[in-house]
Amino acid sequence: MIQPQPHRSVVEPAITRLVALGDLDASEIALIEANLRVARTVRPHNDILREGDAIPTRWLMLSGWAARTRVLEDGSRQILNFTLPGDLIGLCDQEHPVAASTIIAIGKVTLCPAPDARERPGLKRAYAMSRAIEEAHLFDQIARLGRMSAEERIEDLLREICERLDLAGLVAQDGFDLPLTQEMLADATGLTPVHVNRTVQHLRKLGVLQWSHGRASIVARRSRRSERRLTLARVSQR
Amino acid sequence: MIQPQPHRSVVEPAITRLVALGDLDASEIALIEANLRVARTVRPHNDILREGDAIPTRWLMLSGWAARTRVLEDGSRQILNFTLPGDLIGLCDQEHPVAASTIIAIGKVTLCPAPDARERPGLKRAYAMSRAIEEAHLFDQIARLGRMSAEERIEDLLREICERLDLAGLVAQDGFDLPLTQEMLADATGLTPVHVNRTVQHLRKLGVLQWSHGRASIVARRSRRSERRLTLARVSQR
DNA sequence: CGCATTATTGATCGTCTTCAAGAGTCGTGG
DNA sequence: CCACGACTCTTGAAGACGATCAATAATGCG
Repeated sequence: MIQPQPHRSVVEPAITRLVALGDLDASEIALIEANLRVARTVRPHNDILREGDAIPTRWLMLSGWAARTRVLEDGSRQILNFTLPGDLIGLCDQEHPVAASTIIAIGKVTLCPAPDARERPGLKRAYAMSRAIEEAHLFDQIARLGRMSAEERIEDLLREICERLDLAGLVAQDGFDLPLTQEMLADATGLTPVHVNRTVQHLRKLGVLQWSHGRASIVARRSRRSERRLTLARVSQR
Repeated sequence: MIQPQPHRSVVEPAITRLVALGDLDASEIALIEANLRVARTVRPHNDILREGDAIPTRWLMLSGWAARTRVLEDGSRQILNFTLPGDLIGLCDQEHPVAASTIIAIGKVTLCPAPDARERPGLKRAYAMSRAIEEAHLFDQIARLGRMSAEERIEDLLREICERLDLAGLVAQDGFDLPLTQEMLADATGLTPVHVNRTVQHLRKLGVLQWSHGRASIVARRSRRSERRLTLARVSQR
């Protein structure tokens, strides 16, 4: 018997995510697949986008991780959010969009141009959902930094990341790739690397978190201060 | 001699702001003025929008302040941002938008429907700029909570508010209305009311901040950790 | 005027930072 | 294959910033 096959032998995380968000039709998927061939790669630690730059193209993240960061005058750094496969970069409705923050590649990143969504209802839905989800995650990040303890911040952020990777089909039985250093996790959670280290160790001892060699998993349990309902459900009807 | 008059004898802050953002033409201003007549008012402490609700209408804030809040499971509260006169509520490109957070009126608030921007280039520009500015302020809020001290958070937030009110023409020589309690300021800065009290007193002693009876002013000076360039300049060309 | 809310003050405690040093890991080149 | 250097992780000790608890003073509203 021939098993039904997915639309591609190699599953593309970005396509998985956008299909989930916008219920793309075959022609829309084909548009993305066409763009895969003109993918661009960014080397580790290089800027994908610089604050103040004009944004001529909208990009679709294909692989790798990136971090939207802000550097304060004294050199301290805050990671505003992470950009993961299937995420869009540069969505906005200004005529001459300007990047409001710098996005840096963590490890090697590949991107392709995001297809034009005009006259493409599925893509339009997917982009709108993507933007709404990103905004919801900014809210989550604010609540994390403002009202959670170190332990809660780290656990909550990792759960959010896991949920997002899952949307792109990037979470397996044994967990997911987590290519962060503890220092980056500190920059994202507003903590010091030293305290992140101690807190991560504690979460490991609690059995909540496994994380070694860039691979992590986190057990299903609800944190005390956040319900962590699926974000996708939070920003759409039903 | 007859002096040139502003377009209305009573200057409407919301119109001032949108004109500044989008360079509206007379017909677009007229559209807003028409909507002023169907303004709705929300009483203090009532919800303008509830998380999870469908958003049938886009609103334009005319007067008063509102706070976008998230309440965590243990009852602690985080104010994500403030909504001020001239701000838009419900901008997004989803077909069936859902509120990602609750917005509560601080004091009495008046709103009117935001005119449809289709075929209205000025309004389109203004709405796009408004959204970009709001996003930039979310980034600012994250950096504040993640990387600034109590003193810096309060000073930086108040400067941001002052800058925003100024765009709507709501800052006078002697300062601006600041209808917040110290508790709300605590919920916005991720601090406790007690510590906000002490920090505000300190800022007063430093001569940085005047604030009494709901009226405040803050002296021009750059905070150590943030440059606080005008946000409007940050999200647009030149 | 009376009550509820808000602001203020003091004392103590805990979380997280800071500083500093050492161990582990990884990639690179001899 | 091993040695080296650069990160990254880990650990300890001390200190600071802000939280917490509790009580009192002001405000402001009805």
